[in-house]
Amino acid sequence: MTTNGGADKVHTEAAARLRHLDQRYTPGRRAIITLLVGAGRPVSISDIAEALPDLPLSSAYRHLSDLQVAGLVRRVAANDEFARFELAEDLTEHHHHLHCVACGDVIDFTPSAAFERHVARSVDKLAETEGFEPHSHRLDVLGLCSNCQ
Amino acid sequence: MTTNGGADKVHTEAAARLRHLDQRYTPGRRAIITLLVGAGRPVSISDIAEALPDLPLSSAYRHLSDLQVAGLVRRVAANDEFARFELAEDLTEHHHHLHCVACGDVIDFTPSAAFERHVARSVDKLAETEGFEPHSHRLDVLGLCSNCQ
DNA sequence: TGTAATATGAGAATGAGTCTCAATGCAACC
DNA sequence: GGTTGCATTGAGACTCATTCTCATATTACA
Repeated sequence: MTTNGGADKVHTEAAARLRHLDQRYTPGRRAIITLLVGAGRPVSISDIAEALPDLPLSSAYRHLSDLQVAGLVRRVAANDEFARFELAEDLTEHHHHLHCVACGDVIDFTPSAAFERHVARSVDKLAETEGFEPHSHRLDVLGLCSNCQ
Repeated sequence: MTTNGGADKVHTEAAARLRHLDQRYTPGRRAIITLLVGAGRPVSISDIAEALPDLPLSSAYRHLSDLQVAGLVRRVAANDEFARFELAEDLTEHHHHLHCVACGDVIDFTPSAAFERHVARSVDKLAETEGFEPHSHRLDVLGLCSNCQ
């Protein structure tokens, strides 16, 4: 029974994708994946440092880079200067981000299927008129989170 | 007669907004605004350095910061590590960005009014269910530009 | 257990971006 | 046209998130 919201499947997938690159799913890498699964929002390096104080920064950066190469993690560009990271979209559900312009926090939100269909159709049409080959899209909403209002 | 695509109006507005902050519309600042008006896409610092080789980097950064404070320029977060800058949206038309995942270039595109209305309405609704107060939104399409396909 | 590979930690190095400060430019007023 | 008070500028030092290096540790597997 899945009592952990699908985390087992993510770990299995992580191990498989790393193995495919002759890499190992080590405790440090697992700790980061576990953190990302539990966060439900993009996490910054300082979030990671706080949650995993025994993980050296150089290791955290390297793990994130390795996990990104393996297609497990995605780098999220926020409006502040700090990189944030989340699980790759094929390990979660399609979602977008609310960015608080005051505190910099990033919150996930999942739009309705109808809305997504509409957006996807429009994106395809628009991009093609520009000679652009769209792979994916992201919608960021900027504003104030409930804490900062 | 406007033979320069509204650049005069932008310069007038720039001078006015800076004067409002007791600042001057100096040649260095004007050169950056002129570049942004002509680019039609977000420009990086290296774009600026290349186009304005006599402008010191420290001045370019300071000008961009000042122009941002004056509400004339907006910082654009791309997927690479480099900041890019474009004219504030009230000096241009509402638009979104195509990001080439191969070369990193960012291209402006303007969606249809109907599409924008739909997006704006959905964003308001979605954000409110999260207790989030939306101010603006941005839609980025990731893929391959015509050069990189 | 030996061996060859990958993984890790600590700290040095890198580099985009910011800050400092002395010198310069500009505008208004005498 | 001199002077006074600001804003502006350039050069380089500085910061700090991120990357790199390298010596050591761990793992997989014969």
